[in-house]
Amino acid sequence: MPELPEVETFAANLRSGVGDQPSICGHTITAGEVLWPRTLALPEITEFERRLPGQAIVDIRRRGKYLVLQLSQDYLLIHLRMSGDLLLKQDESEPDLHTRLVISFEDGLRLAFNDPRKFGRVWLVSDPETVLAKLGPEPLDEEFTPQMLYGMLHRHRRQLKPLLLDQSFIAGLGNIYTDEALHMACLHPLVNSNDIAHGQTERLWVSIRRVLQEAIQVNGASIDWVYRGGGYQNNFRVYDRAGEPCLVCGTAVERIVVGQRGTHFCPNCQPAPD
DNA sequence: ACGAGCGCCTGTCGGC
DNA sequence: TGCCGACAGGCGCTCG
Repeated sequence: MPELPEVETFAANLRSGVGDQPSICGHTITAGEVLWPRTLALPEITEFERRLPGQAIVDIRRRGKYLVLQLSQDYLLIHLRMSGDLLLKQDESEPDLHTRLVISFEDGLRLAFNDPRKFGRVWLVSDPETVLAKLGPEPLDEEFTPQMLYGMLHRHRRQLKPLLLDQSFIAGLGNIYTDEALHMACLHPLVNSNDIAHGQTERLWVSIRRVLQEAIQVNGASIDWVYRGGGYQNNFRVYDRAGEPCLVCGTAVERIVVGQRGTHFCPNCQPAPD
């Protein structure tokens, strides 16, 4: 579920607080508890539980789909993958069935990492680049320009959809926002990256950024039971709309499988490559 | 350098 | 009602 806009929302809420939920910045960790061992990617559980206590949360950022918690000494990185969720608890409630890892703070506050499918991962590292180095550029950064995207696209010969999903190409796009951006840019998901002209690159660049910025404005997209509080599902142009009319031209939205991922597009607005 | 296929996991939904 | 397969926001691995 969580792609760039949803992770950005988690980061903002933990950094600044939301509603009656306080910021966790400045709070000191008293314990880290791992309930599902595979959730912890690095380091070993014993070292994790030894190194965490005493460290304060200094800052919270996002890089791609990773949450980056800067601590006094180390960095705590969290990737929610398909079904991860973060809950800040102020009471003494028991961890629920899907709680995989819990961080406790000095004032009784606890941060619970819930993850039904157990795909999510947590790292405690001294240098975040050991985990993040492989990521491509941030699509919303100023340094990410249409000229840069053109060069990137032409350095590969790959289908657009799997290429945009590749986190070492661009960081943060997932299945929803890739389909949405391709539709907005009028580009078929199977078009070859090498065949994208300058004008099409400009459209794709604008579309990626617009889709992400508009989703961040409404706290991301809520689908099924996994992520709540977002509003972008009301703006879906093609994602999860197979058989329904394209909002631009009325043609039925199609669903195909590309790289083992469900892929939604308008066959009229996004003409197939030769 | 690609794409395809699979593994990791649990929950939900539609069809029969 | 119950069972069974398809499918789900991600990503790392192997194999041609």
